[in-house]
Amino acid sequence: MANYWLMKSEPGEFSIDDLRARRSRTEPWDGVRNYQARNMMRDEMRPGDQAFFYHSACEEPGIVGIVKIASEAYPDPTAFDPQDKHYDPKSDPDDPRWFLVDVKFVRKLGRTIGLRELRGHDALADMVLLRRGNRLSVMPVSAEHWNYILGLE
DNA sequence: GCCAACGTTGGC
DNA sequence: GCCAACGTTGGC
Repeated sequence: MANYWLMKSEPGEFSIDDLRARRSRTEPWDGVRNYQARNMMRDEMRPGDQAFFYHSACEEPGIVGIVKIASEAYPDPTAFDPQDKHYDPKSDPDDPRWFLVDVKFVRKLGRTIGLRELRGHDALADMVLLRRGNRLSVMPVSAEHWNYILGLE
């Protein structure tokens, strides 16, 4: 059964519009350096799963679009590149520490569903995103929450 | 294994 | 820019 996710990106680094502008509309979700987030990408995501694209650390944090998981997990090449800002010398190409999946643009939402708005809905109170101190950049979303949020659009 | 110091995330 | 929350590191 397909699962649902939420993936954060700083729009100043990589936005939903950047993804849409790619010729393939597909991009490797690189640079994740958190073990929980890695484990979800590596062990639980499947091609065809859908995810909310979330803009963080910006003027209006919130859900801006939908993407589809477009590959199995594979080693994050940026971890091996000393020139890359996400370089991790402890990730051995023969025993990679960091993984990623490709994501493909599906659509932008008609409007941004802001973090503040999400917090206002009791039905969403136990979303991982809304938990105190949550810092995960990749997290699961229940089917109930997924459908509820789409209903807000 | 404990825990203080440090770095990062991300909302505000 | 501030700062709360949390993960990681490393000395012991």
